Amino acid sequence: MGSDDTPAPGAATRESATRARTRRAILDAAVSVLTADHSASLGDVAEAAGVGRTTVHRYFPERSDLLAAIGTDVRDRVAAASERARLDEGPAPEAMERLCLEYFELGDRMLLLYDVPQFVAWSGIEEESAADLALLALVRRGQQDGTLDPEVDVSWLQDVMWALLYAAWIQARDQGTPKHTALSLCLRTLRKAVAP
Amino acid sequence: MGSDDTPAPGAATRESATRARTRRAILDAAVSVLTADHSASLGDVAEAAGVGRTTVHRYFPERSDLLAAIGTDVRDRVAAASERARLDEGPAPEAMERLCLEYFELGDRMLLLYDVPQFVAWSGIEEESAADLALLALVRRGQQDGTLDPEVDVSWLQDVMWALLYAAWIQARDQGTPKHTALSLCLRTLRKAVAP
DNA sequence: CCTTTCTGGAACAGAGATGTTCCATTGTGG
DNA sequence: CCACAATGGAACATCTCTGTTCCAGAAAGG
Repeated sequence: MGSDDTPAPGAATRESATRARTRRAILDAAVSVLTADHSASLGDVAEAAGVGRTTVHRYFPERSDLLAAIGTDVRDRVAAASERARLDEGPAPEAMERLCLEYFELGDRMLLLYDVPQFVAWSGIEEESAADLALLALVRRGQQDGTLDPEVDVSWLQDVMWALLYAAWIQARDQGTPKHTALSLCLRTLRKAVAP
Repeated sequence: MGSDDTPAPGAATRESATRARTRRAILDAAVSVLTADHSASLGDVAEAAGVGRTTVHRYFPERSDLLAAIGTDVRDRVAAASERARLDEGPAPEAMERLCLEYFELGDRMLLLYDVPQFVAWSGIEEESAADLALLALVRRGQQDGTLDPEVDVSWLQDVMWALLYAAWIQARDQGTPKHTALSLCLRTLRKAVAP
């Protein structure tokens, strides 16, 4: 590593395949380590990723850079999940279930984002993402056509969905419930909870 | 403070009124500070409690002692709340709502216990507390007399209750919803979610 | 095969938290 | 009022994490 780490100082340089792989390994390891302990050290992350602590610093100069990268990563995955769910198609409750299914796959990452507010702060995730807006529109649509409970606030319905997903993850993690079972419990309960 | 801090070395000595007050101030401050930032320093706790850092150390020699004390404190409050709810009286769904009402009052403390697993580990809270068992019995009773959904697992129903409480706290904290409103949303949703 | 890229380890300085000791001061209670 | 309990602050050693630099060796890639 004789000289310069950032090959093209000012431009958006494409990463080599090797670097991309290492980068992803660090990111994934960070998610799983930080999920277990929010204040884990960068040394722990490096060890879990199977790389040297120096290498972690090479990719993410400061701790906050790593956290921000995790935040951005999750943001992208959420956006992709939201699109795959095609929230504007079909009956609202079913669209909501499709969304749950997609979000459920994100697993650990969402838990992390939820209770470490710094990820959001560092990575420039704004209050209202496209995914949030799409869900908001979905709920409004469902309330208007009478398929969703019209008496509760939109943000509450949204919180309930997150809470039930959270419960399903916990159920799978702590009780050893198979993931598909936990998910189906989640969907069943959500269906009743959001019904008019 | 010339000499000895633990007046009677081996016995269960009753604390003086002064010490009891200081102890509680530190404990309460610790809860509110750690809620905001799980890795806050003991200096922060001391400042919030309005005492010197030395004093904190006098009451809780090591950091883990403080965390354990918080855990024990919450455990006691949960037990008291569970008893006040009189889970063995009246219809199961209403008993469950009484419990929610009691738990909701515990607020911050529960959130803390939920996502800082060390509290549980340090303070000797066992897996199955009396409160857990009482809730378990309540759910069984409700399922047998047909007032609670019999198709879902007991532990799931339990998780759902916690999840909705969590959602209500978040709603109050982040959305600025008045507490009583958040609670009534929580109860309304729970009622539908646990219905057969 | 040989050059460039990439990596791991060691060694270092600085910051912050922890836990300890000692002492002067305040206050509480008898 | 006076003895003793209780406190706050300063000073200290220690520890861990962080972020940095430098270099030798492994791995890619032409």
